[in-house]
Amino acid sequence: MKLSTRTRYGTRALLELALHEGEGPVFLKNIAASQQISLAYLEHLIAPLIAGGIIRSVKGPKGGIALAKKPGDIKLIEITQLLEGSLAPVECVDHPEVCKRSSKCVTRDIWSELKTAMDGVLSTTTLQDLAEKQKNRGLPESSMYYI
Amino acid sequence: MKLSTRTRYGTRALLELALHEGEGPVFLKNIAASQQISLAYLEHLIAPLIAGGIIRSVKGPKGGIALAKKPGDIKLIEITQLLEGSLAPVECVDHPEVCKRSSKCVTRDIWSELKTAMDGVLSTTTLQDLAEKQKNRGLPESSMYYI
DNA sequence: ACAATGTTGACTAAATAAGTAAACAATCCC
DNA sequence: GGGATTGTTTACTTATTTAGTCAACATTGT
Repeated sequence: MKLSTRTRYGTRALLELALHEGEGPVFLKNIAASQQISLAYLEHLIAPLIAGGIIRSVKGPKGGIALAKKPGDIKLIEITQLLEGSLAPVECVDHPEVCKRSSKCVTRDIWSELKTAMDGVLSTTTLQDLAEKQKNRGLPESSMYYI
Repeated sequence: MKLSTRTRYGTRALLELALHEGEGPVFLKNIAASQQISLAYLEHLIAPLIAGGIIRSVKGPKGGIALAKKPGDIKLIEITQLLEGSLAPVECVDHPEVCKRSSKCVTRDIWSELKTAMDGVLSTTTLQDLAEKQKNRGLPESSMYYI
């Protein structure tokens, strides 16, 4: 029941963008350095985020990526949906037809409740919430590369 | 973010025991048949449940397994803890020391909230809750082998 | 033109989960 | 006591997914 590194890294990368909101595109290289993610791996995470309309990218020198929406308009569940897919702990929660037991299965009800509980948390938190909390708490040292 | 089959199968097996509560030990063979689990695989799931004090076993003819406690005293979180381990979506939630960022990491807070939300669901539901719900809903056909 | 950047696809490696098979141990029943 | 029946444990295999790397490619500013 672990979250993939895709989601963890991707969320941190987006938080980094939120912290730099308004400063124009940020280099992937810098995000990778400040969040301690392999650049080659980070490159793979941005494609679905672009496709999902969460970030925009600029190629060439002075390029980089930036948030495509206001941080307050980006719910965390959008991120997990794009990088992780549904949070359903079992397939039958989203697709009852994969198991003939679904209609009478009470364990399925519980797994469904788990999903609902998680969705609740991630639907009520935005990137802005995270960014503000981070600013109050003090930026991690590694995020200060831009000084 | 999927639940292992260990947990899914194990929970169904225990539900089966709860449905047969008071009838003495149930054959693994019958549990496997009624819940459509490979017997050889089911055998692997019972060891941790015995060690965890949730079920007891009887060897030899007329043997089988049965709940070691009343269904109402077995919370689902005990089962997931034994078969799945902690529901922490990331390692650092349970063990902050694995990452130096932990103290200032706001994404960690969110993953921690996810765990709390899940734990809440599984701490407030017992095997008896499941069994009663199942009885009201009608037993799945496959559970009627004992007729 | 060239250097700096993001984009994409192919590939490898590692870890974990899932499942199978077989030897073993205990117990009941006759 | 012997044999059938059942749970217990160990070892092994296979499949799947995740994580990560590498290299070619495309775009753009200077």
